This record gives sequence, structure tokens and C-alpha cells, in this order.
Amino acid sequence: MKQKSVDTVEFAKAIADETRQKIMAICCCELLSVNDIVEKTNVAQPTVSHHLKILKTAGLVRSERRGKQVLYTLNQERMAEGCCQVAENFAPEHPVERMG
Amino acid sequence: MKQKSVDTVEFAKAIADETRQKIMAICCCELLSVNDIVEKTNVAQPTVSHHLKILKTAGLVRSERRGKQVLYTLNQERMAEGCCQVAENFAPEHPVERMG
DNA sequence: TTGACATATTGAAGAACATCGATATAATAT
DNA sequence: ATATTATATCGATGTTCTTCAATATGTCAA
Repeated sequence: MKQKSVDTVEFAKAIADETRQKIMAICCCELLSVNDIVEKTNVAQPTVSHHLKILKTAGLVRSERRGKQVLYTLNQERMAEGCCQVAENFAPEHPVERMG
Repeated sequence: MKQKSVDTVEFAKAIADETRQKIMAICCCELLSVNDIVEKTNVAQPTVSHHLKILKTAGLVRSERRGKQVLYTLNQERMAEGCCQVAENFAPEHPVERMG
């Protein structure tokens, strides 16, 4: 049962921005609209949409439309996969494993 | 016993480059000179030095001079810490733990 | 179908970054 | 001291990225 492989460069690039990590933290355990995120981050709406697109393309957020809004949430599963793959590649002698 | 905290933005930025990940992979389990890395990557020497400096600043490689050479090796400990911190921040419901 | 609201896309400007040739610094041997 | 080898720094160039105003698209209500 081989895991679907993760492109660790794409993964790292996707999370390598302060604004993006702010967004990720905010919608980590919640389903938030773009406007919610705009308000909580004090970042312009096009900027938020841009970052959400990058995260989406990397598979790190899920989105669903509800009426006029589009709700986003962090894909923790993918985050964990990315982290584990990085650790597997670059810390093979300091094992890190997913639990549960 | 709180772990020394990791700046996940700095960590992600440090590993968010293809050439850097090539270098990291190459000196993951070996102590290599800059020239060794140059030869194994087909990247110009100043470029390699530049990337090594970024990794060093982020605490992700260790270096020691041996004669004229400077030997580098990936700091797996720090890599594991970085990965775990990212997972802790962004995948709290999909636990990832360091072993051993 | 018009208006109001929510999000996405476009386009432009500036910042940050990767790359490498040229050169400087460091270490060693003769 | 000088030459040789190894690495680091400098400086310039082109690329990628972030940001946001303006605008387009999508959704729904009246």
C-alpha cells in the first residue's frame, strides 16, 4: 500500500509564504468564506483569492460553494502527507510517523 | 519540556526550492564538500555556496572545515523538527509524531 | 432583468529570489 | 612569498512572486 507520492518542492513552495500560512492557520479547523478570511487577515480580497488558488492547486485546501459564498478549509490530511514526505526524504534517520 | 519553537515560514522558505532540495538530498546522510555537491548537481559553485548559506542560516545544515574544504551535511534533527512543527500547526487533527 | 453581493481574474508595479561570471578570501604546500 | 586549490562574496541579469486596484464572473433576490 504505497502512498500517493507528494511533490515536496511544490508542497514547500505552497506553504512558503507568511500570508498563506496565516490563511492556513485560520481555516485549519473551520470552513470559512473568502470574506471571513479577508476580515481576519486584513489582506485585500484579490490577494486572498490568489493565495487560496495556490493552496487549492497544491491540494492543500478544499472548497465548496454555498450560495454566493465559497467556503474553504485546510486539507489537514494533505498537510500531514506533505510533512511526512519531507521528513521521509530529508530526515530518514529521525523517523516521523503519522498516527491514528 | 517545551521544544524550541520553529519558525515555519522560514523553514518552508528554506526548503522551497528545487536546487536546494537536490542539495539536501545529496548531503542528507553524508558529509560532502562544496565541490562534491557542485559535481553531483551540475550547478555552478557560487550557486551552490549561495544555497548552502540559506540552508545554514535556517539551521538545516551543519558545516565543518577540513583543510581547504568545507564539509556540509544536512541536519536531520532540524528537518524533523520543522516537519513536526508544520504538522502540529496545520494538521492538528492528523497527528504526526517523532519516533525513537 | 436589474441590482446587490461574493468571489475570481486581469494587469501592472515592485519586491524577492535564482543564477552565474568575476573576484576576493582562506588554507596549504613548495 | 608564491602558486594552487577550495570556498565565499559581489554584482548584474532575468525570473518568479506578492500585492492590489480595476474589472469580470457568478449567485441570488426582488
